[in-house]
Amino acid sequence: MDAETDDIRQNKQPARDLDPIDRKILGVLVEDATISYAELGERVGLSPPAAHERVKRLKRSGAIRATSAIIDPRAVKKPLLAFVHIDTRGWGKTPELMAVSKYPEVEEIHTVAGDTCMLLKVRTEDTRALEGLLARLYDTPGVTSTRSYVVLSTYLERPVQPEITPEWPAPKHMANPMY
Amino acid sequence: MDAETDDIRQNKQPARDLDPIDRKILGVLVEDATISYAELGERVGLSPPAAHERVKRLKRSGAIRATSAIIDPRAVKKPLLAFVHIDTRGWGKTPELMAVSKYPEVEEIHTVAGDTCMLLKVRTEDTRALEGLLARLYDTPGVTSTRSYVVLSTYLERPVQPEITPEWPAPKHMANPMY
DNA sequence: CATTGATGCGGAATTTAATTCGGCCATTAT
DNA sequence: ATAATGGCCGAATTAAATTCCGCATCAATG
Repeated sequence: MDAETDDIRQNKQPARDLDPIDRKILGVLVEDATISYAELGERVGLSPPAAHERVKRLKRSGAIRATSAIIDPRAVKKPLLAFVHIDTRGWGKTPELMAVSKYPEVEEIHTVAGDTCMLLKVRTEDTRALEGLLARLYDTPGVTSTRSYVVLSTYLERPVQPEITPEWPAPKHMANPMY
Repeated sequence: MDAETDDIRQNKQPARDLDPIDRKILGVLVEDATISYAELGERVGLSPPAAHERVKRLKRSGAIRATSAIIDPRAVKKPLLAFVHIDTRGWGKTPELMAVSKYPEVEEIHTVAGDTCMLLKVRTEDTRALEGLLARLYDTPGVTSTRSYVVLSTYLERPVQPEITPEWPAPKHMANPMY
């Protein structure tokens, strides 16, 4: 786990295309990444070492960005989900973005293609905390307005889903600002 | 992994509160769930078996809902992210909802509190695929309109984030409709 | 105030899985 | 035709998960 980890960090992408077995593997691991290579192999029709080899390749290529525990927001007292639309005219690239990404309430940050706004997915303990967050966002340099936000009740949810292959702007995985 | 798995499936929640060490554990596992209990223990100040015991409890209580591989949408050729707002007047509860959840493009389904609409987070290969999805959504029984949608470029993203404890409607984890 | 019971911890032992290794095909390039 | 490559398997090795057990702490109880 040395050269291998380095490869992953450097996001080396041999740009190899995914075959049907790779897809199956991704589907299985999105569901449950705790299974053994023996079981994974059985499900996709490979021996344990072969399955291991595949997964290693998928991680190295960046197809599998991380393996993460999915937390129940209720368990951590953050049941209130909201989407916040902020106007970002005069936005200075990464510095401010990093500031926003450090807010523990912010789960996702999306830039809108061809527009000067961003959409944030946030989760707070209650409405009071949400208001506090909005205030902080408004005070963030580069944010000219926090135009609208909708409070939602999560009904169904699942992790990111796979299906096929790549050509697009590089995504940066970020440090967990939580701890 | 028998009685234990059963417990998790049944979502048994001893409703125990999370202490600071639990939070640390969640934070570490959201970042990287592949580390050994030895390393996890070291990071949070516990022995490997103690760390293991904690994680087992967190899974049993439902705080950790799953351990999942995070997939790069580009690798599976689904780089186009969109949020779709659908009007759901005359919606008949679960059946139709399950239909929507079976669309592989749909990553998340959110019901808006106190409103008759839902917000979907979807990901497709290109605009053509997105249009096809919208057409299918419109034809879904219970959907009276697909009012608006915004196409976004994902800039930063991270898994669900933890912080503290529970009291809310039960969330159902769903089958992966991908395979 | 002592006793009992329950809970969580650490260290050692055991079981299980991850990982490595070598050899075998099949496909592709020379 | 032949060499080289890539991906697979089975066996062997290493590392981690899991179990076991005794100890300490804290809380409820007599």
